[in-house]
Amino acid sequence: MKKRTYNCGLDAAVDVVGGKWKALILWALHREALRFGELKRSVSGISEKMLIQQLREMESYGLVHREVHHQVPPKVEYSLTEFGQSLNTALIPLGDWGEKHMETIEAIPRTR
Amino acid sequence: MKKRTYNCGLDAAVDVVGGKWKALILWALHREALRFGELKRSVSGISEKMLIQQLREMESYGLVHREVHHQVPPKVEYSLTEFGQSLNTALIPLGDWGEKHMETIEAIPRTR
DNA sequence: CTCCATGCTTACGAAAAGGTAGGTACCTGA
DNA sequence: TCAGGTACCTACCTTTTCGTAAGCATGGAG
Repeated sequence: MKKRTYNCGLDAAVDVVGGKWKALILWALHREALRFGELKRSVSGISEKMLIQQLREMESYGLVHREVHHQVPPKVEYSLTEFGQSLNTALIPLGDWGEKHMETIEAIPRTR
Repeated sequence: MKKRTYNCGLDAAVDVVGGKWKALILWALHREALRFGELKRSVSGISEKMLIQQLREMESYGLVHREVHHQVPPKVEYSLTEFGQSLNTALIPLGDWGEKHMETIEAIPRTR
């Protein structure tokens, strides 16, 4: 999110969903609302810091809805807004592509 | 490209197309092969360093084909492989989404 | 002999992203 | 009184990414 104007839709979309985690979080919320801890377990490898940071951003973008249940211990549920769902839908073909070519992708020699 | 195994296709795809530029370069090559200079003009804002760096990576991933015409001044054409085209196709819905919600996206208040 | 266009390459450093580890607050139940 | 579970927050540091600016090689045109 560094620019204000875009040349094409892909540009804008990449800006929204960019980074290492947002797409995966979106994906995890595809089926159902999840609470923080569930989400953390669902998006394997993510740290708490990253998870919250990304959730906050996505909330501010209007992709994710955050619902606090005032209980003890606390319960906070995250779910997709319609906007978030529409983005998720747009990501499906990409996910399918990744799945289809998984082996090829894993076989790519990495320098980094 | 930091991991070797993925939990879902989206994970893998994001790894391949991740970063600020790859999707845009792919997109630019959608219609026709372009030479270095054309590509640079086509992907607005990109520096030569980034463009080459990304092209080299994408070439090594098998997404892009590089063809040198031995002339003076030099002419190098870049085009999509079938693999690259398939990825591009998978990106179309995302591009459409971005286009459709462009105004919303641009209206998001940015902290960074 | 110098300039030009093209397609790179390199060095340097700033900025952003990401990871680690620790701490906080709340009420509950033992 | 005290540990436990949940959802955070914060400081600090490392890694990765990105941008700027400069330079190089080629052969033809002038």
